[in-house]
Amino acid sequence: MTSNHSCRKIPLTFTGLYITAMTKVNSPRRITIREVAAQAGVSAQTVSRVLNDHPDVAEHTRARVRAVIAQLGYLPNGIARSLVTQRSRLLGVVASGFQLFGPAQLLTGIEQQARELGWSVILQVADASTPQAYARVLAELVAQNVAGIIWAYPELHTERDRALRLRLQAPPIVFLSMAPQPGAATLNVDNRYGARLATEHLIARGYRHIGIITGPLTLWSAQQRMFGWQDALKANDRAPSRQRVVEGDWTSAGGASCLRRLLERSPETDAVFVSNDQMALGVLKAADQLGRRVPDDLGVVGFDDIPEAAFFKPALTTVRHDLLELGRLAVRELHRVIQAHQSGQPATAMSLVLQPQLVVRESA
Amino acid sequence: MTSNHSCRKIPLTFTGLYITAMTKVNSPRRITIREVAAQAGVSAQTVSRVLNDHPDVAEHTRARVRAVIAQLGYLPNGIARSLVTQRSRLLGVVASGFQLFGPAQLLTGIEQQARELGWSVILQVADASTPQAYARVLAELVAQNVAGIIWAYPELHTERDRALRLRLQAPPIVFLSMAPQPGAATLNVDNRYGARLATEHLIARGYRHIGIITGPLTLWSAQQRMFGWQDALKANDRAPSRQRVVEGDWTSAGGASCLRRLLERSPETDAVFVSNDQMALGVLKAADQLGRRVPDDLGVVGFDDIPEAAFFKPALTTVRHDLLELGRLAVRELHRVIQAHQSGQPATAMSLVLQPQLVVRESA
DNA sequence: GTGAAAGCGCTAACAC
DNA sequence: GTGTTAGCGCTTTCAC
Repeated sequence: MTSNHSCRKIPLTFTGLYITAMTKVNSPRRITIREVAAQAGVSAQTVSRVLNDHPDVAEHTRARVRAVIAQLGYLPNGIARSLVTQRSRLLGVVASGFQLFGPAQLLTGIEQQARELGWSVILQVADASTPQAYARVLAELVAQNVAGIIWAYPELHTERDRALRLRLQAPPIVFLSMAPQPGAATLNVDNRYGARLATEHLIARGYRHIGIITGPLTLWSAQQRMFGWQDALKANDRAPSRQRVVEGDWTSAGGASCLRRLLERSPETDAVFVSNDQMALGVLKAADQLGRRVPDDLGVVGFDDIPEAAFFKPALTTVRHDLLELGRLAVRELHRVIQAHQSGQPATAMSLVLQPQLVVRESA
Repeated sequence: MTSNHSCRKIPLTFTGLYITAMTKVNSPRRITIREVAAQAGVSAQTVSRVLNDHPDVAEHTRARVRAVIAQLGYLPNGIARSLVTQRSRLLGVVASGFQLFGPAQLLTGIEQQARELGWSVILQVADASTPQAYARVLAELVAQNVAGIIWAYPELHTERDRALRLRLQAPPIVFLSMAPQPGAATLNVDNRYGARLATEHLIARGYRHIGIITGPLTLWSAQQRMFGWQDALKANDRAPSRQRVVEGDWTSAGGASCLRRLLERSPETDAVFVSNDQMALGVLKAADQLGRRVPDDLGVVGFDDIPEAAFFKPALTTVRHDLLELGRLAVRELHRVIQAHQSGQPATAMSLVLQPQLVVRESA
């Protein structure tokens, strides 16, 4: 409450719902399987059998137990279960945040598929500021007995690799948006190919001097998009000039200032591949302010195809990739490995690359 | 793998990191406190004392145990701990998703503050499609022994209230973006006031016929914003006309089509309060296509102040609220209640309302 | 200061 | 079909 916001605080009276809950947490502790058993006149084991849908229970016993469970509002204690069975329905997800479009899409896909498989998601946001961050995150998830981990933290970082190599006691891991490593399951969008698509579109439209605004180059995906831009230029006998590479930060503000820098450095630039749509919005704005008309004076292609891209002025030509599906695939892949695991079978780690596609609108 | 995406699958060989992990999960199971104890030549109890920083351990014993822990890479089993202590460092969060700006901000704030307090977040996305959804979500969190719950699902729904009233065995709950209820801790942005601010700005700028594009009116926050629009009109002796209310869906596409509908129904409309910035982008686009210049022919004010709003054309006048801070406050409030609880003290449920502010740019 | 015993809530293995 | 016993990994209690 030390914030500098103006706010009203409303202390409430000591009765009502909330307080009710508070009282109930402490005193009438959670109902256990034994209480259900006693009430139903059977052993705890029989209740357990009903809970787990074992066949060896007489129908009328099962019915009686179910009735008591409903009546008492009994909820099985998941962590006791997990402790004894040595397995869990918990999926650990490591991310860098979810304010940007990409991570939010991934997380949404992951959560959806997890829910459909009956899993819960435990979220860890790593801040790569300290070297131990990765190890800490991993330890946290292992402590919670997660059945598997989805590593959706796209930063290049040797410390991370060391931490992951140390995963002595860690469950299966699937990596998202990271450089494929031999033996590790990594799922990706083909960023390089997508960027190439975008750049080749600019070339085909007749633009001569094509620059790039990249994402933070500590990110593998941002690097790949830069390589795709280079690929396209080289394949068309143009030298990718270091002068026309500007590193952005994924934000619109960054995009705007990057365009200004790019045009200062290299005024003859007549097109730019912008590594995400948010920055592209800033580019459109800055171009407008500089008196450069898009697409006539400046061609712009983005990356992501966020839902807003079609509503930019002019509507943004961009690269669409299905990160929602990628997240879902990651969970299914992890599920497969965990299943195989539990039944003692060998599982082959699968890597997979989703192909993006160009969406042509008005900005190039 | 049943998707309709073109993709390459790369089956990998049976060696390397990933497979390494797979082997290690099964055979050399997690190291336990007893193994540490044996290795250090002490009892499990002493190791436990070291783990929990109890004072009653000789310094050299402590050092030896610590060494063994580090050497073996021992990680305490959080769920065994949680089972015996009857408490946990797990925070349950119920949300409707995080693809929109608001929810993403909230979740980010929640996660940050939770991390700073040493908690982990377990995420539940409720789909309100089935009536039992709320109860299921709650049961899931209770099963995982969460220490508290943040309910950030803003939909009005009697079923939810019933489920929550039933929270017999549920831990303390803090509600976000919901109608305050007596006795329940609810934290909110003052949506109504913010909408009033926006609308009064339009009035002050001399616009005569002010419409509104609302969010989905099943959401309390969307309703409040509509009431704020009404408040402002009434306070200035204008009758809020039902004709000038169009219900949107938070998306740019929705915003664009809502503006068209609004202008068809009520062509003299010369300004519109749009209940979020994403829809406002669609409104700007549609206005452009209809030949209405903003702000001259049509005043537009949004809500949220997303980072992109300043880069719209024209730059969007909008209402800023600090949802990140709201999320953080919610966690701190929950923490306070849980703490009080555990020390057996009574805690007063606190409700709190954060005031938004107007950000004037070019669109009105 | 340290250890032994008991048990958190549940299920696996075996008896009957 | 059902109950009994043991124990998952840890902490709490109470000896010494």
